[in-house]
Amino acid sequence: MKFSVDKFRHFEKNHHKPRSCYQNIPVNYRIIRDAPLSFKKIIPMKPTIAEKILCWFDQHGRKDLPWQLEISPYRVWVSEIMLQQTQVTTVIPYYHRFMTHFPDLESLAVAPLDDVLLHWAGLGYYARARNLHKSARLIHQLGQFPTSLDALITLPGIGRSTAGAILSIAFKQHQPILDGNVKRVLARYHAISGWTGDPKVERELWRLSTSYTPKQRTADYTQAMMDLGATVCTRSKPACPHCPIQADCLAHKNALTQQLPTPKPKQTLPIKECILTILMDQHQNILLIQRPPSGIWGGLWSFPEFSSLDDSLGWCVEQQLPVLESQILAPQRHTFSHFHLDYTPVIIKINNLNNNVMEANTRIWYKAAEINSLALPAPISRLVQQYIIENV
DNA sequence: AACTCGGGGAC
DNA sequence: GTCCCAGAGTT
Repeated sequence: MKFSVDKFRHFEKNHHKPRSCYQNIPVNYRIIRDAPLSFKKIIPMKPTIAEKILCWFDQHGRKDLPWQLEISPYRVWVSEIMLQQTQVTTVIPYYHRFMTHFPDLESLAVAPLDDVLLHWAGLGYYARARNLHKSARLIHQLGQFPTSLDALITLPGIGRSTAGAILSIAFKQHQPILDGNVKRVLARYHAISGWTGDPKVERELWRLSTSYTPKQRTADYTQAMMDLGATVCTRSKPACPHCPIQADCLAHKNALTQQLPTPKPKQTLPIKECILTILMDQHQNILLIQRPPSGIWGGLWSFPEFSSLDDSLGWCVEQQLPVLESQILAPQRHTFSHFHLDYTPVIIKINNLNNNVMEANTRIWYKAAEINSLALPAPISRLVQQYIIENV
């Protein structure tokens, strides 16, 4: 393969060279600085947890994820928000699209919220997008990205762990994190039982994370811990033989990796039912309503929702929309973190005699073929694909 | 301390 | 189907 100058520059710029775990000193050795001169030599020493993990990261960690390439506070911040409760492989395409559309802080700050939500649609937890947008305007107003823990935590959407990640990765500060990965690694390493969301367990894990976070190479350590949890110390079937701290891991030693961390105490989810009304007029326009800014699918566009078919037909009568025909479709289930939603889609074809009725800015008749340019929840987007696009 | 926020990957 | 993920905000 021809190795062009440009490719070489790209390689040189982006490829992280493996680094020694301890600067210029070989692994597993350290200088005793206060020793008498005659003894002031390199002596063998047991490597710390951080050193072992950094060594592993240098050899096996992922160092070319999109947000690891051109590191800036803005890019790290956006990635950390997207990665909250969302896996890396899910985030990557969204991150690329988002960065193309909002390449820097200012472009995000001046953008309308609807535009931000549109590029977030499908990723879930939409409060993250609203908070991201709100924070972008706050930071833009400040004139510079906050660089202290307290200032960052003040911003909506940034908690202690995300603040720690931003400060350590983007600003090279000595700050710990405690995300799901770090919780799992530490809970196993120390064989700590109890749900890691329990405040009591969480306090202990913060204490441990703080004590292990090194002052040198904090950014790499932060990435390393998350990567270790995501690729080796996984929830199911952890790859213990590849783990750099397996030797002292209490869970591994006691065959407890499968029981730890303790799963969240489960509750049986309540079931809610509704009718989702796909209202189509004679010009094949579809009625969409914008949901309230907070709550389920906050700010996104959806179909009118009713508790029964009678209610939805009755509503059409109220709105003076003569029903031509209605077709009940197969019910589907969407599961949220705290309840099941069993929804029955119904296509109601109506004769829209009066377009002026629908001019409130939370209601809109949209051309069927163009609905996808709105911010839709995933189940709604799915219905559009299933029942609308093919009919037009 | 308990609830509220999604969507999808892994199993 | 279930569990849970680079968590944070609200009450």
